[in-house]
Amino acid sequence: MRDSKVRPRYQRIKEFIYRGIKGHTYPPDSQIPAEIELARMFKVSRMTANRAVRELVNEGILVRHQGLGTFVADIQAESPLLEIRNIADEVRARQHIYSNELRLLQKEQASAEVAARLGVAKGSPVFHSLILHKENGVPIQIEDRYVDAAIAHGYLEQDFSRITPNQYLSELFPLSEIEHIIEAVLPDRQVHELLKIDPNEPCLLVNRRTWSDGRLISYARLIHPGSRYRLSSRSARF
Amino acid sequence: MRDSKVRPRYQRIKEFIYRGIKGHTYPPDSQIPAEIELARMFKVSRMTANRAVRELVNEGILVRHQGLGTFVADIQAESPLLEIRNIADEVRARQHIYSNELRLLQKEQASAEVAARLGVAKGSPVFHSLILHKENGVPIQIEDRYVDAAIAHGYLEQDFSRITPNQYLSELFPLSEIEHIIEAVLPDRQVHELLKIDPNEPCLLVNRRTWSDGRLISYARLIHPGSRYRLSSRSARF
DNA sequence: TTCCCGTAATTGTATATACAATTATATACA
DNA sequence: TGTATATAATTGTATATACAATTACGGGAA
Repeated sequence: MRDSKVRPRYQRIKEFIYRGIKGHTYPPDSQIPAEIELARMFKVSRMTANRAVRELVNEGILVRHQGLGTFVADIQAESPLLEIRNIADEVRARQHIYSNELRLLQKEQASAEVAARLGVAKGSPVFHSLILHKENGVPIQIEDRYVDAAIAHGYLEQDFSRITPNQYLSELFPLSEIEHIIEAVLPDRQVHELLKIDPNEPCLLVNRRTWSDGRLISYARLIHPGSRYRLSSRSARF
Repeated sequence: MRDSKVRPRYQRIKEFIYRGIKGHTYPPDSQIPAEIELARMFKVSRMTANRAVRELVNEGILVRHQGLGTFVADIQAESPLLEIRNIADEVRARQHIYSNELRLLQKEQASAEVAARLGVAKGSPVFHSLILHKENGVPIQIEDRYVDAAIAHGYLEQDFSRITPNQYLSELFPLSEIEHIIEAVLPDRQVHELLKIDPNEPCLLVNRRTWSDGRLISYARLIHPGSRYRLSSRSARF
């Protein structure tokens, strides 16, 4: 019941500002309320408002000028490197047949590693799904995903053969921030058996974490055979 | 005059910890002094020490466990994909020592593959450089780069131990567009010898093409050992 | 032995307060 | 009119303090 637990006050202020930016209450370059004003609005001390704003500045979402105020950064120029794509759509866009196998869907207690990645306490309940995605019947991705059970209550009841976890989550929690960490690894036994590849074939491991309104929603390990998959991106910058 | 101005106290504490990590006073996974102890050491309040440590946690340098203490994160090299950053700066930002070896710098006739990637006719003159980048003396990237000789006339005359090709090119041709294609591959003989890795260790191969004002400037294959390098990107979106 | 509980150590959050630094703007003065 | 000065608004840093939450560990009970 982590969700019933109050989120920190500075976090609520951050979420208020996130929403304000997303909802165009605070368009790019516009000024947001001063610390003292935020403190009044949320009935907190100025230091608490200060922490909220300072963290948003560190995230590159706001910029501050002493004596002047705090403004929404013009971040629109930055186009995301890796689109968060729906693998099913991606396969279909290539005119191929998409299918998947749900290999696992259960509630677990977070291991130390998962807890650290997901920002929850070790042992707290998380939902864990493992889906094998296929293109024309050939495995192309293992999606190994963890979601904070306190956030995504209905996760276990979804039919993931019809809707990907990605789709389900992004409807409930619109994406506000995304992190990718990419590695090249050799497959362990489970991976090479699932992907039907040679134990010596290198794999691309994409660690993806997604946030909604500053809240960490989900951590996924996406594993692709090096021979059948490439990540690409092309972006213009101004 | 900037330096004569006193740095904030929390900043001094951060620098102390940075140095402690760099100088192996605090090796990976070791515990750093508790907030209260840092506060005593620097004669500041606990909140000031808290700010220093909290910022280092946000930077991924430290990890904290409530009730246990604060520990040096096992930092692996990570490079942001969104920014086309200079690998030398990247290494130095981690407080490590950057060095490189220029293994090749010559004019060639474009092979079929290079010609295709670079958008020139097969056999047309291209400059080819191969640089081995090192962090603390350990190889972390092979930069294998091709540039259209008709565009970057002075390429062969550069001193690439002082300025990376990236720096040189981006000064002449400001970046307007960038493409990345990422693969996981096994190293061929030259690669595993240069990077000093096992022939079975997977590598991250980043194929990067850059444009300036719509003109394709350069094609680079950046090869990293999977064990020593990761690519990361994080972006906010609204 | 095994389990439960209290305690110490440590981090996490929050407050009220203070003063410094920066910037724009209004005001007074030559 | 033009210039120097005071002032208000705002952020930047720092302190002392408080209590909550988490974890390891040791001591005692079953």
